[in-house]
Amino acid sequence: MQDVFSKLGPLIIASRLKRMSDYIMRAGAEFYNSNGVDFEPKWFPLYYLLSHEKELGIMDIAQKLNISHPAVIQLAKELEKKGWVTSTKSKEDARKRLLKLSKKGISFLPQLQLIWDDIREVNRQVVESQSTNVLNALEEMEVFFASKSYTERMKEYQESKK
Amino acid sequence: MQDVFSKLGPLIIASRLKRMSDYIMRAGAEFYNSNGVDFEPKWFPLYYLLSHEKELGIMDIAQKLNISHPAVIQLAKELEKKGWVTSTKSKEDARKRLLKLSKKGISFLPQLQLIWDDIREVNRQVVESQSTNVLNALEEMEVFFASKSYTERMKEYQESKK
DNA sequence: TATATTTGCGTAATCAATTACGTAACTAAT
DNA sequence: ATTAGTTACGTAATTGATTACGCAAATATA
Repeated sequence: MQDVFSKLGPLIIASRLKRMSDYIMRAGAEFYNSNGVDFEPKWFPLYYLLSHEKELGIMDIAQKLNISHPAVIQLAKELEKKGWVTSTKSKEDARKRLLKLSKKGISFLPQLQLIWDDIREVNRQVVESQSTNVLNALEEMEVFFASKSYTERMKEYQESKK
Repeated sequence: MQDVFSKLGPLIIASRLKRMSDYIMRAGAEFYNSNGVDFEPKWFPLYYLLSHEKELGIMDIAQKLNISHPAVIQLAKELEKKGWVTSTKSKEDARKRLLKLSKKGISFLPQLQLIWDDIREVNRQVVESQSTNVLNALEEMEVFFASKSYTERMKEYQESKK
C-alpha cells in the first residue's frame, strides 16, 4: 500500500476531494484535446455562464461563479484574446464593464455543446454506477455547512468537551 | 439563486469537489489559528507521514503523498525552517536526502495530535450526519477509476456512439 | 451642494503547486 | 573500464488563483 491517506479517513477529507477534483480536471483537459477542440476546462464556467446570459459585469460573474473578481478578469482576458468574448462599458453605470460572447464565441458553441454532452453523459454514468452517489453527498455537505459553518461546528465541539 | 452550478450536475463534478475541498482547507487553517497553534493544513500530510516513518527520501514521499517532488522539497524547506524537520544524506545512496522529524518536531507532536483529534472528530460527525457518505463515495470513485481511467471511459463512450 | 461611504474594476504582489530542465550518482551492458 | 540509460534531487519558469491596494464612479448623508 503506497498511499497513506485513504486510511486516514475523516482527517483528510479535503485532500481527497482535491485530489479527485484535480484528476477529473486533468482528464477533462485531455478530452478536449483528443477531440481536437481548442478549449480548457477552466474556461467552462465563464463560457457556459455567458452562453446563458446576455451580458454580465465582472462582479456579477465573480459572485455567480464563486471566484474572485481578479480571476474573472484573468479568464475574460484569455477568452477575449481567443476572440470568443467582447466587452462594453455599461450605459447605466460607467464603472461596469459588461462581458458577453462574441459572434465567434456563439458560433463556437455548437461544437462545445457536443463535447459537453459527452462529458455530461460519462459523468452521469460514473455517478450512476456508484452505490453511494458523490453528487448527493456533496449536495448534502453544502446544505449542511450552509446551515452552520465548519468553523462554528468546530467551536461548538470544543465547547462541548469542557 | 445566485449559484449557477449546483444545477449543472455531472458536468461540473470537478469544480464542486474542488470548492468543497477549498472550503474545508480554509476552515482548517482558521482552526489551527484560533487554537494558537502555529501550523498550516498544507503541512499536515508530510508532517504526519514523517511522524509515522523514521526517514524517507524525497521521491518516496512524493509517491506516498501523491504530489510532485518539487512540492515535497518546498514543504520540507518550510518545515526545516520551522526546525521541525532535518535531513541527512543517505549512506547507501549518495543521491538521496533523507527527511525526518527533528527532536523539536517530535516534541511538537502531542500538541498537534490534540488538534488533529478534534478535527477528526468533527469530520466524523459531519460524515456520520450524512445520509450519503462522502468518504464512501470518494472511495468508490477512486476504486472505479483505478480499474479503468476516466480517459479510457471517455474513449469507450465515444466509440460506443459510432 | 459638499462630503463621506460604498461599489466596480484593475493592477500588483503573493501563494501553492506544477512542468520542464539540468546535474550528479547509481546501474547495466558491452 | 566506457558508455548508455535511469534515478534522485534541485532550480527555474509557469499556472491559476488569491489577497491587498488604489482609483473612479455612484450613492447616501449632512
